[in-house]
Amino acid sequence: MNKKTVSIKEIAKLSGVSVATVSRVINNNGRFSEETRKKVLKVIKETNYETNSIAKSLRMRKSNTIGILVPDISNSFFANVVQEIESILFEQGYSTIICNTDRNEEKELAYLRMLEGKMIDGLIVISGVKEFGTATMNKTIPLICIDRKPQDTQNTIIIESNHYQGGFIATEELIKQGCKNIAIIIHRDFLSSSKERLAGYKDALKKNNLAFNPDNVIHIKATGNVSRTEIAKQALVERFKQGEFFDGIFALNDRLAIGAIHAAKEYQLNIPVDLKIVGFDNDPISKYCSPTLSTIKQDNRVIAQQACTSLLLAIDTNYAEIEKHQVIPVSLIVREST
Amino acid sequence: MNKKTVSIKEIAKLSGVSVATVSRVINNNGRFSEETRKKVLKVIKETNYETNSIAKSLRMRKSNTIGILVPDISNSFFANVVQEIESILFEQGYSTIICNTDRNEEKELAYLRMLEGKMIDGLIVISGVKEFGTATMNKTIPLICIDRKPQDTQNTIIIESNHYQGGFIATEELIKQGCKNIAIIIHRDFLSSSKERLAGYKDALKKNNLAFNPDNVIHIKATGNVSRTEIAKQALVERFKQGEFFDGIFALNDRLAIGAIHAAKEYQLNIPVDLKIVGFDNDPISKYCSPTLSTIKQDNRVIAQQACTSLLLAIDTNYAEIEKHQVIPVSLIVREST
DNA sequence: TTGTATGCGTTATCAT
DNA sequence: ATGATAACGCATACAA
Repeated sequence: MNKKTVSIKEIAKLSGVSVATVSRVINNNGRFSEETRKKVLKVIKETNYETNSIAKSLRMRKSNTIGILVPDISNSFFANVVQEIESILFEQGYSTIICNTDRNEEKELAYLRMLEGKMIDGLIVISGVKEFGTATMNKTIPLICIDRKPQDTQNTIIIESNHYQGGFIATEELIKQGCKNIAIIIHRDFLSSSKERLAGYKDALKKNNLAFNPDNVIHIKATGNVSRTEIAKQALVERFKQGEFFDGIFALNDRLAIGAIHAAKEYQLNIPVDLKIVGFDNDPISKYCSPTLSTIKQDNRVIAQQACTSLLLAIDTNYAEIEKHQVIPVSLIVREST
Repeated sequence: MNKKTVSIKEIAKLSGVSVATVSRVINNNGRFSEETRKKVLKVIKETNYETNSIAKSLRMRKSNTIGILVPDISNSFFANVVQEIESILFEQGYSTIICNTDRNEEKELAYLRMLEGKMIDGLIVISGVKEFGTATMNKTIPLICIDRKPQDTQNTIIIESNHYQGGFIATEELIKQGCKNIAIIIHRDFLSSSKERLAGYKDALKKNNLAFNPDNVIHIKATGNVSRTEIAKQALVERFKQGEFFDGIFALNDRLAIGAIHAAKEYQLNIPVDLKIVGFDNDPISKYCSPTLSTIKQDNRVIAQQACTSLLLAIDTNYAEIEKHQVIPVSLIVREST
């Protein structure tokens, strides 16, 4: 026995008024007598009526939907930010379409077209491969970029953690703990966030009168289905083999840091005595690995909040008075590895 | 300079045909000359036209959208399944609305209403608090439950890992490694998956002529913002204090297992010599903690695939010929903790 | 092969 | 205070 979805028309019939009146009552918009209000509301409750937001969107030219492009939702940082965003937006009456781009440009484009067809009111883009623009879209749409450089700096808002600060305080923590020869493990060096973290690393060295050694920058590139952790470990072991040792390592994310821990274990280096390590992201594993990992924590709550308020503002006011570049402080979490 | 979204009407005007013809060309439906086809397609390409799926949905009474209810997307198992599902559905031309229920019934209901208003074609529900039904919805909608008992066993499809098997092989692994006194740590004992895992545990004991001791069932309940890991640890430490020791522990998920590891460390028990541990979920932390954790891996790829194919089938064929209860095998991953 | 007209469920304008 | 109706963008039955 299939149930049927009830429309405003039937509500009108059942309450003996016109559809216009029903609409007015529902949206509390325009004038109507208290009597009809009660009558209509009663029927609505009885029939369990729910407004068809598809029709409403079409008519209002507003979908109350926002799209969110994310490289990989099983990454803990992304998952957390997305979760926060979705929750906030839902409270505000918006629904969210989450799109996993898999760092695949083609997929990203396909999603963009799909989202345009869905008349999304706004778009949030988290990280990803290259500069982001909505040039391919027919309509100008409010856009928030998180940790990703937008092509159009005029009309889009960028929100990011203070990656420079992160690199700086991570490195200073190592220096403070006595490290003199600090390596940095870099993964996606084309990301602006990676560049900033590297810059922070360099400046922390300089400030503390330590020379920057280009050989201490270890670049990692993921290949096939070998994990970043494994690749980082191997790269480090390679250095060790050649007699290059470090007393401190700043890894651009926690997975890489774990690789460093594994490498150290293989060479029976004592962490933190022989080697100190700081990661980035405060991934759950940083808390549970052994030794537990000092790391830089991004404030994903604030990031999400700023993203949502800015986006909703942009939707309503057309970008007036919105800070175009918002930088969120990060913090150091000290654990056993330092 | 705001761009404007172009409609089928303008395509019609620009190509000198009627909207009907344009529609026919777009959907390759009905008859038209090769000449007009080219003409129309050219204009579409030039204008970068994208069909408005909102309008299409309204007209077709089909949104090509499916909703997915998930308790907590930052849980790695859920994140993986959701990611797989979203990816598969996107390939099939469906978009996915992911709803984080936060294990909050009220929120769940609110989402359900929202989804109904969006005319979703189908619904996937992953785990959650209690039996799930769509009684509150006005329309009968194809429904897939993953790891959650549906209220209506007639019309809904349940897909779940073989939790019984998981409990069984986890326990047998411990027994095979010589454990005689095996505890089980249980978190949400009201979930059918938890019950099944417990049943598997009991049967494995029985099969191996070990008595089941009710005192060895350690129930955990999360309170406030103390992590499950911490609570599990404390519960275990409590047992140790009272002189109750075990040589094996089966934890119903990896976070709890980590708690057990911490407790063992506090009591200077050597894992796996004094105490062997098996977890559940193959959470990334199980691979990176120390000692690394033996665990039961759910086949989230297959779960996602079955969910999608069954759902799409249900949408198209009205539940004919679909297996109503699909059980997916799990596997044991052996690591250092056993 | 192509065009005209209608309706999907809403909201908004204009009457009354 | 309320009703009739147009329009949102699209697909389709019916005509031509």
